[in-house]
This record gives sequence, C-alpha cells and structure tokens, in this order.
Amino acid sequence: MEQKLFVYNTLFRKKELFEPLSPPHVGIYVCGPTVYSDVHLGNCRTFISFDLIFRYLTHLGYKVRYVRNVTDAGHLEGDGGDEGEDKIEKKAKLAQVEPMEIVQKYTIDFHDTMKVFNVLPPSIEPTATGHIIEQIELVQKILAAGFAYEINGSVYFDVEKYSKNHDYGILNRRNLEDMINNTRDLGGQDEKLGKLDFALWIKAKPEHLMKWPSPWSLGFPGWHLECSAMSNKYLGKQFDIHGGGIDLMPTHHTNEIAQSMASCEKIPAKYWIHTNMLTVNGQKMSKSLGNSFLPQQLFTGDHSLLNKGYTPMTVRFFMLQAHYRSTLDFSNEAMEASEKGFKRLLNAISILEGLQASADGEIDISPLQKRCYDAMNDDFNSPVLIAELFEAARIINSVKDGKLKIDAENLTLLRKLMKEFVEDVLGLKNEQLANNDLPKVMDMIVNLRNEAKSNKDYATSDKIRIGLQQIGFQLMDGKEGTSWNKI
RNA sequence: GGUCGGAUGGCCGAGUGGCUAGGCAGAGGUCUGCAAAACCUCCUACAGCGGUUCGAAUCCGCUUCCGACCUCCA
Repeated sequence: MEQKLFVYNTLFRKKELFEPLSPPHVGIYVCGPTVYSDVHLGNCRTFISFDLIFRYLTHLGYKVRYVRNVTDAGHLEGDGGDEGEDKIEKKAKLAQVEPMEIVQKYTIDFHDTMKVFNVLPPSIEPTATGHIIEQIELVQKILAAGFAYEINGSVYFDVEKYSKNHDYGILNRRNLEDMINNTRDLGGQDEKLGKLDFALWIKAKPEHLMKWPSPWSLGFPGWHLECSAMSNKYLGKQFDIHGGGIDLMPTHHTNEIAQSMASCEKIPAKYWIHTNMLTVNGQKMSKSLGNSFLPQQLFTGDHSLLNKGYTPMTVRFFMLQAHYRSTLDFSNEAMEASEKGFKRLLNAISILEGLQASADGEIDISPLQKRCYDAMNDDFNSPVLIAELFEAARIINSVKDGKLKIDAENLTLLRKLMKEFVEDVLGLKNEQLANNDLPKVMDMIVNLRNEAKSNKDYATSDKIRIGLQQIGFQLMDGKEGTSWNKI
C-alpha cells in the first residue's frame, strides 16, 4: 500500500512529505545515551519514540539503517563548559575503577533496559572511543576549511567566522547577537576566542585517563564531534533523518550542523525530528532535579512518587498514548488509567484469536485500517492510532457478544490489522502470555469449578473464584465458557 | 534577563476555522446463580479578556499562569 507520510521537520518548523533521498533506503541517526549512569525513564521515552518511528518506517517497507550512538568519552561535566571534567572519568575516579568499566556497566544496563521495553536494537551502535580517528580527521577538515583554530593543543570551532557566510542559528532560530549576549558568563579561565565557540579537540590534563594522540595534543574529542563523524561514516554526508531529545536541539544539533557545513557544506540530515520531554509534576525529569526514576523502580514501585509498580509494557503503552512532540506528564493516576486501558486492548486481542466468522458480515474493516494508517502518516500520531485500536476492540467484543457479525474476509483483515499495528508498529506485547504453565493449571481449576457449577454447588464454585481473586486472578463467565485474567 | 513553547471536561491526552478523538474515573441500563468482563446510553471541555469571521479550542492582540532552552542534559 502506498502511503504518504508526513513528518514534522524542526528545521522548517512544519510537517513535510517524507521523501527519502534514495528510496527504498532510509538513514536515521539518533543521539544515544552517555553511559555514565543508569538511564532514567525520561531517557527511555526518547528511545521508545524513535523505536516507534523506526518500526513504522520498516513496516512501510523502507530498508532502514538506524544508527544510534553510545557516548563513552568526551562528554563534559557542565560546571565549566569545555573546561569541565569528563563525565565518565569523574564517575570512574569516584568508584576507583577504569573508565571503560563504567562504560561497560552502563552500556549493559542500557541494553537491558531497552530490551525490557521491547525497543528494537539499532542497525549500528557506534561508540565515540571507537571512532577517534574519524573524529581527528573531521577536525582536520574543519581546520583546513578555516573554521577552527588551535590554542595550546586544543582546537575550537570559530562560530563568529562561520557565521559570516553561514546561518549558525538555522536550527534553533536564534540570531547570533542574542546568543552572544545571553550566553552566561561561566567565569572559568577560558581560552576560547569567542563566547559561542565550542571545543572540537581538548588537550588532556596530566591526570586525565581517557586520552588519545592527535596532531595537536594528547587529548580527547569534543562532544558534538562524535555524532558528525559517525553519522558521516555510516550514513554519508547527507542522510534522511537526524533525531534526538529536544533538549539537544539548541546546542548539540546546532553545532553538529555547523561542523558538517564547515567540513563539507552540507546540512547532514534532510529531516530533523525532536522528541519532547517526560515531566513529573510539570517539570522535566532529570537527574539534577532529583525527580527521575529508574525503570526498575517503576516496575517495582519502589520510589516515593510511586503508589505501585507497573509493567514495562504498561509504561510503553502510557508513553505511546501521548504524541512524541508533546510533553508527557507522569502521574500515578495516568499510569493506572493506562494500565487498565492496555489490559482492555490486550483482552480484545486474545478474544480475537478465537472469534468466529459469519457468512453475512455487517462490518467493513478497511475504513478502520485506513484511519490507522492516516494516524501514523500524520507525523507518527500514535495516540490517534491507539484510539482507532480501541474502536477495533469494541468491534471484537461486540462480535464475541454476538451483537455484531463479521465475515471471514474482514476477520482476517482485522487480525492482520491488530497484529501489525499493536505488535509490529507500537511494539506492544502481552507480557502475561510469555513464559509458563499457568494456562494449563488454570484450565484445570476452571474445569473443577465448572463441574461444581453444573451441580449447582455454588458454595464450592464461589470458593474457587473468590480464592483465585484473592491471589490475583479474575474469572469471567461468558457464553463461550470461562476465561481468566491476571488482576 | 533573553529566546521559544504550552494552558483542553474529575484525571491523562488527541485535535491548526464548521463534522466537537480515545483511555481512566463517575451515573444509568442490558446480560448474568453471584461476581467480573463486555455492550448501550449519559456526563460535551477548550486559562482570562478583546478582535477577525456567517462561524474559533483552532487565526490575531493583550493579560495571567506554567515549562523548556540560553550550562551537561533524552
């Protein structure tokens, strides 16, 4: 099916028809995590959002190369601008371990977390430390083009010079004067010539552990450099989509564009997609504010802001119920609402498996299918898609209740629709069905109870039902027999 | 302080000029040994004040409140 997909491009602040540079191939680069601590739920939202985008593009038949980096070096602590200390190294000194030990620990944690959320792995996951040579080469190109200068073994990007014939604020829509005037004076001894200049290569202090030889000094790359070097290497000078959290847009992505323009006169990506923040009580979730929780805390409910735990798929569903460009506010009430809604959807899907077709159907699924595609084609509008899926759930339940008839053709289409959109596109799965022998055991208990019921021995049947309820299982008697659900 | 964005029913959250999503909660009903589920019906909101328009949650202006970025940040 041909689909016209529209995506919101931050570069032009509007939705645009998605036309890949060289179809059917699509290249996406997403800025990944800095692996110096556990990823919190806000970080997860971004990667779940891009997972949705990756999944949908793949579903549409594109051959997607999805590159998501891991920053394992060169990322500085904030309090001194480029004078700060490497985040990873700071942590390493604290724990008296090798920097790469920290990197390893939190990379594994990140991968585990992504897997729990059913986030598909990217096609390539390059690391900064694995691409030092490429980064040095890029610095050389920018120097050769005259947009950088070296001071005491460090190399800085010359924003003022670049701005003479380039629009530095093309992405963040701010003019140079504003940026210069409103840059906070951070007070540290700064060898940069211009306030907006940023480091491409930083000379390491003697005590610095992570450092590499370069033409300028024994040092390490500036943070913005890795994404330019690695996206160029794996996706080319120009590729289709560059993404990341919206907080990366004003500085990190602005500088990436400057680096690419300075070295090869090309804006690296055609479409810039930015995902919005997860908030708690209206404020951005972040480590520094202390309002972040780790996925594990969310699953167990072990956090002062949480009333109870929620499963990973419930959390994923909760996030997909909001559009990726909107802020999403976390609350227990909202989570509980999502938990119940998600359960309703899953319940309908399991009913769908056993549904019988009629010769004379009264419903046509194809308009519903079209609305599902329309929703996703409108800038990956998953909340609207989910609303349509609830319409599907209503149809499924009505057919089961015998209030609506569906023919074989439409039933097949409905099953295809639910499978493709719920599993493939939204990446939601039924966690309950995953592992065990529980269904067999439950079948036996249900049969025992039904025997009691047919003997009108309600004392026994209620004892079973209420007993199961107390340990977390709800029985439901219907026309087609008894079903059960975990509460 | 500067720049940008937001304010939707009890809660969450879609929606860029008329057709006024969806989920949760609440009310009533149907079904049912009971319970649960499901289905049907109801609850119809767009921060405030002006303006444009035949018509505005949606466009414009002002006001109030909130947030993000400007510094590492998904």
